[in-house]
Amino acid sequence: MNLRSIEQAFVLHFGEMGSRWGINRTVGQIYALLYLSPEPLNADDICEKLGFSRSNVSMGLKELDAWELIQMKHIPNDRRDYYTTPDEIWQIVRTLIEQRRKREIEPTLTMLRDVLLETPNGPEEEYAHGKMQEMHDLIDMLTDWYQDMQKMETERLVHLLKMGAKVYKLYEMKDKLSVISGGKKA
Amino acid sequence: MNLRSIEQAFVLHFGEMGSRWGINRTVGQIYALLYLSPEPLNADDICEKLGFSRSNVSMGLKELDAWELIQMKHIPNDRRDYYTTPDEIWQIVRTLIEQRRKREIEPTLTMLRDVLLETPNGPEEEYAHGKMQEMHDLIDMLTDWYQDMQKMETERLVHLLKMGAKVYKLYEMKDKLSVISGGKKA
DNA sequence: TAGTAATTTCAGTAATTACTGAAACTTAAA
DNA sequence: TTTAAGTTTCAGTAATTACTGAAATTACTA
Repeated sequence: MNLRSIEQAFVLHFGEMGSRWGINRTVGQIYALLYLSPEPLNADDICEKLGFSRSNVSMGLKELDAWELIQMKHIPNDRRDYYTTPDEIWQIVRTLIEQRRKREIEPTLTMLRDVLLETPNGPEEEYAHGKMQEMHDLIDMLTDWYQDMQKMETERLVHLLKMGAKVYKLYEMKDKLSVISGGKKA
Repeated sequence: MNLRSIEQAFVLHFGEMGSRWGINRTVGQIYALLYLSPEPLNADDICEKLGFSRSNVSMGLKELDAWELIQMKHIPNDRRDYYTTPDEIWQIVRTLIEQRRKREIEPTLTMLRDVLLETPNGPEEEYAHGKMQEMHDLIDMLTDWYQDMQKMETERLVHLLKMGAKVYKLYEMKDKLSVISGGKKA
């Protein structure tokens, strides 16, 4: 591995954490390398720096592309594909959460909808039905909330995040404000 | 597998999704089975219903225990250990998020802190240093926000979630309210 | 504290996933 | 077209992870 020590620690960590994050070592390391690289890298650069085979890097880039975590770039008079990570870090966070929602949550929501519709619901199945409905409704609510947040522009989102629990104070002020301004109560 | 069809679909789905969620098939199915069971089950019940070996079930229960996703119960005049999932579904969500934070995010935050402190920061390393600092600060902020939310009682949390992006409207009202009531501006 | 029911550990095996190198395919310039 | 650089696919192999059954350990009962 042909890297400065500061990069090496980061790249190796991403390789090791890969299995916990649902990606493999190659994919983790490639992502880390691209994240730290000031300019786009091509597949051969990556092979050389990380010591993986060309085909392994190709597969890794394909998977990162499926996750929408990298962007392909082209350099004039160079046929090779170059890759970078999006430079806006919030874009990365949004993509990551959206992809995990799609892969880890959406299939379960679909399964729950299907099972709740299609299976019998006699007294035998009542308990299971109730528990599945409860899980469905919870996921549905969290998904709705998430999608609402995802629509919000980053600056506002950061504002809210920085407020943390204090946002609830505002909620409590709402009724008072309604009284003062004559608006509807919640 | 010795289950009603409504349970079977759910249990098999949790087994299949396991790999995406960072657990194996056995663990996923055991969890699903316990979630749907109106009364606590012992290890032999689980073996029989899912068709896994006794030792596999033992390992699976151990892992679910490490995740704090199950509770051990005892039944009078029965030496065997019985297991359930927590009955409050929000407890499950809180545990799940907390465990993933600990396993998937905390180690990276620690690594970033260490690398930023310990590695040289000359002009050569400037770019990498900056990118790592950016990642560190983002994760730190999200973690702070999450911990603030985690402290909030469930009823309030649900309130905020149901408001979704509308909570930002309150934020915009804040200044107006301050003017009316003579409070400080943000 | 001996006997036994219940549970866990562990070594070996099965199954899955990751990785490589060679061959096939794609694309663009000559 | 032909040629060649660049990329992907794929079959075989390596490495990792999951699972089993037997043996060891634990913990309760008498």
